[in-house]
Order: sequence, then structure tokens, then C-alpha cells
Amino acid sequence: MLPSSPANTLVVFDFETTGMSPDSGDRIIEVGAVKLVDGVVVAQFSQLMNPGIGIPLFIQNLTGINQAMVREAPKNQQVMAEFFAFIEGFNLVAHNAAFDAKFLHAEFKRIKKSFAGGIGCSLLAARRVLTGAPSYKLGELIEHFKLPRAAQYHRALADAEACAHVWLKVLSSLEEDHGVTGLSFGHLQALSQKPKQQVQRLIKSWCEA
DNA sequence: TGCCAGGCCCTCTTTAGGGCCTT
Repeated sequence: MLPSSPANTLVVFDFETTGMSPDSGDRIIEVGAVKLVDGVVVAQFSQLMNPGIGIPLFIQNLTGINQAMVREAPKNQQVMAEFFAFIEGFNLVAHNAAFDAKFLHAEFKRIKKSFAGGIGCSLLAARRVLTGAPSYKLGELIEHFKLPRAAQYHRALADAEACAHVWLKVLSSLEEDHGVTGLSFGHLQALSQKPKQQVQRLIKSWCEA
């Protein structure tokens, strides 16, 4: 992890996959990511990939990604090697990051790569900071907080962009509601891992530091 | 044949159960 890196300088990413678990043989079929520097998008990465296995009908209906679309796409090994180069030197953020991290590590293991940066979770951070939301689903956070709406949910780049908006909303809420500025990625990681009842005390300690 | 993810979080809890969230 790069704990001292600013909390608004990182890569926000999302995967579309064939299912819920790489341990059950599921693979990534699309990656989307935006690179933020000082909260501004400076680069993006979007690529379908050919996993070499069938895409369940449920996933085709959910994402709009079908067999024909990935048939002509480069294989996972190639795309993930390119994605590794894209994220190198940056921390990552995803919505419900435990899910995407499982696939990230499984695909990198196949190409003998190891990601050493930190992976933050916008879901955990939002639950602690954006209190009062009726739901913490990505799309519903976007709607509830009137953030820029994705053109098409359940496509990787659009969801990564939406996740970036949620992450920046967490940071702006900490700044505007609590007066905390200059947060590092490590601060947000610490906050996300604290029990909810200890979050206010942690934020207060930052203000007093 | 039967099973089929896993971690977080809340509560009518903690020797547990079930909903949320990701595809």
C-alpha cells in the first residue's frame, strides 16, 4: 500500500465477470478504470477481454456483454498485463472492493504479477461517512446524492466513473461536514476498517491533530 | 446427488442468523 498517497490520487476500477467467484472458475470479461490525480480524471482504461469460457445468460442480460463481443477481444492475459501497467504505482478503489480484489489477484496470479498497492472500498467508506443513505448500492448512492449519473450501469468504465464520484463525495463530505482536509489514502483505509461507532472519534482526532 | 462466494454489519447477538453488496 502507498498509505501516504493523497486520498484523491488513485485508480478507481471495476470488473464485469462471468460470476461471483474466481475460486469457482469465474473470469473477468471487462475492466474499466479511471486514474485520478488531485481528484481529476487524467486517464482512463476500458477493455473487453476474452475469458475463454462461456458467459452465463444472467450475466449477458445484466451487463449487455455477450459471447460475440468478447470473441474478438484480446485474451485476459494480455489485457490484465496492460491493466497492471496502468495501475502500477497507484492505490486502487472499487465499490465492494473485496469482490473485485479477489478477481484482480486471481487474474494477476495467472500472469505471475503481484499488485503491492492498497485497495480501498467506496462501499465501506460511504457506509461510515455518507450516513443516512437508504441503500449503499452504487447506482442508488449516485441517485440519492445526485451525483453525475452513469450512462449505463453494469458496464465497467461507467461503474468505475460512478465509483469515483462516490469516493470523491466521501472526501468532500469529510471536508465540508467535518472540516478535515489533506487526507491520505491511509486515512480512508483506517476509517473504512473502524467499527462504525468509532468513526466519529477517529474523525475528531484528525481535526485535533 | 447435492452443492454452488464471502466479508461486512446489524440485532430480537456474542455458543447466531440473516440482509447487504459485488457479478
